Formats: sequence, C-alpha cells, structure tokens
Amino acid sequence: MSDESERGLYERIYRVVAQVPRGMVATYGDIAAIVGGCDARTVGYALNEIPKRREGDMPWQRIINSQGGISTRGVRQRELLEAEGIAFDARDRVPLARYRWPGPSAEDAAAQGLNALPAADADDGAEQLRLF
DNA sequence: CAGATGACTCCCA
DNA sequence: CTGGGAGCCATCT
Repeated sequence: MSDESERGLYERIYRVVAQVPRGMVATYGDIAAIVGGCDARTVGYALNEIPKRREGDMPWQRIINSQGGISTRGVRQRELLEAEGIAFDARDRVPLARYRWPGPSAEDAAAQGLNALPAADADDGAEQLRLF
C-alpha cells in the first residue's frame, strides 16, 4: 500500500513541477513557495529522487536555481530547455524575467491546496527601476 | 533516534 | 567573480 504515489511532500512537489508549462522555467524556491511547507533545498532533494516511472512525465529540466542557472550534475539539462525554445544568455543562464513561470492561477492553486506566487517579478532588477 | 546525504540560497570576505 | 560557512527539510541506513 502507499506506493510512491502517496509518499507525501515529495509527491506534492512533483505535482507542481509537472504543471510548469513547456517553454517556461521555475526556480527551486518558487516550487517550494507554491507547495508550501518546504524550502528550495527540499525541492532539489525531491527532484533528485524522482521515481523512474515519472521521469518521462516529469519536466524536471524546467526547474533551475535562483540565478537562472543549472544545478544538475552533468545532465544535459540545457539542451532539453533549448529544445523547448528557451534561450540562454551569454552567461549560460536563463533570463528569469522572461521565462519564469508565474505559478498556478489562484483558482488552480486553491483547488490543489497550493499557494500562488506573491509577485514573481524580477525583484533583483525591478527594485532598481523605482523612479523618484 | 542519530547520522549521513542531496539537483538550494543567502551572506560575507 | 570565487570560496567558505550556515540554515533548512525529507528520506534512508
């Protein structure tokens, strides 16, 4: 009983990851915020333990770190993303301001017991934009 | 239950 | 930019 599909938190993480649309990305922190009850690190741990059965269904490659970079060890994650139309910048990073998944709609989030992202704007860039 | 492990993130030098 | 250290959580031995 309780096969891996009933594991708990990780299962919730997988579910959110599976919702990231093709051609977009999400950060570990974003997934953690949406799932709630865990942090970016936990998301990374969960993705590392994806059941083989799910690999074909799990767009794990769309989850990147907060810098828009790839944290996987030796996997060709970049190629998978480029195949979806995601372009990397000269520093080998994904422009989060452009490809970052804004999270599930408030309705979807509520229906699935998830949280909506507060304001997934590029705060590291937007803050510098405040005019006087 | 304690220890080890692992696809993170932030801060400081 | 690089490097080191701390904080955090779930799961397996």
